Amino acid sequence: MTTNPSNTGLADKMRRGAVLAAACPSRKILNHVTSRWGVLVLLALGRGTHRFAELRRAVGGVSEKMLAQTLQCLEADGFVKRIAYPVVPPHVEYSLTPLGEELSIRVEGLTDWIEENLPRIMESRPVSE
Amino acid sequence: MTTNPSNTGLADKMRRGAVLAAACPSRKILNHVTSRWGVLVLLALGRGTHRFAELRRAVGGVSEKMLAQTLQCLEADGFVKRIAYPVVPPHVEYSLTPLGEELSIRVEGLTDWIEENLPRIMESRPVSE
DNA sequence: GTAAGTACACACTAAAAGGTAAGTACTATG
DNA sequence: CATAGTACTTACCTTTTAGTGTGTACTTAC
Repeated sequence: MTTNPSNTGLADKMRRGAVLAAACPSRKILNHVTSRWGVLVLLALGRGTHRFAELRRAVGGVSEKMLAQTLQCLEADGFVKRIAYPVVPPHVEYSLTPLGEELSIRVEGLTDWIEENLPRIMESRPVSE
Repeated sequence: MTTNPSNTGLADKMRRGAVLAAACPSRKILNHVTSRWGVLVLLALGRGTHRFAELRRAVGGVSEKMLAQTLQCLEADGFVKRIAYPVVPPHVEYSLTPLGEELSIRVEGLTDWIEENLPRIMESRPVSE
């Protein structure tokens, strides 16, 4: 195990710690993914195709504006696929792309761990709130 | 594979989708972890113990104020251990708790995936920026 | 005919997050 | 003896994020 960052190889550093550099483009993607609603939308879509209003109900507390914004952002990153049927009233379906599926697995890994370990986490917190 | 969220069992829903509920306490923890600097600090500390100034240099772009705030937050959640040696000039060491180690593995899973797939992601983006 | 639902966009405002600069108390280095 | 380094905190200000309310164009249910 490395206890000091300076004893990892340079190639390894480039490969695995690039996000730590401010200028790295993966920073932007990371920020989209870990945004307040991005994580939750990815999680919800991991369970299957949803319509806009369904997503809004699934993701507790999200506003229409933020949901629309988040979806557009994730779509631009290639994680979400949007299919609009030209009918009236409008019918739009959101789902994950293959890229999005892969990503949502990692996001789920994170959120599942938090949920499962919530008792341990709460326990280790000093007091209140 | 479930394509519709309504055909998952209720117990399963409770266990795996609790974050989707606005009132769930795991929401708060998730927000701490996925905060702009939280992810990066967890990542940096995953490589070993760091002093404050070392962390500041490791995490590109973070200000002293935000680093201090982030560390206090992660410490309160039980992910980070702070050891202050009563010497002058001050000497403080930050490291991950066992809980933090487990968490940082999931965070790394996410960031490593993003870094590795950055070419694919950029490719799938329509244009510019 | 009125209300609700569909999938948003837009304008305006409120709140939260984050940056900058300064200060602290002391030491080591040049 | 001035400068830099240590680990922060505080005040102030800017930027970003998010909420609220409105409008659209049309349909279905009551």
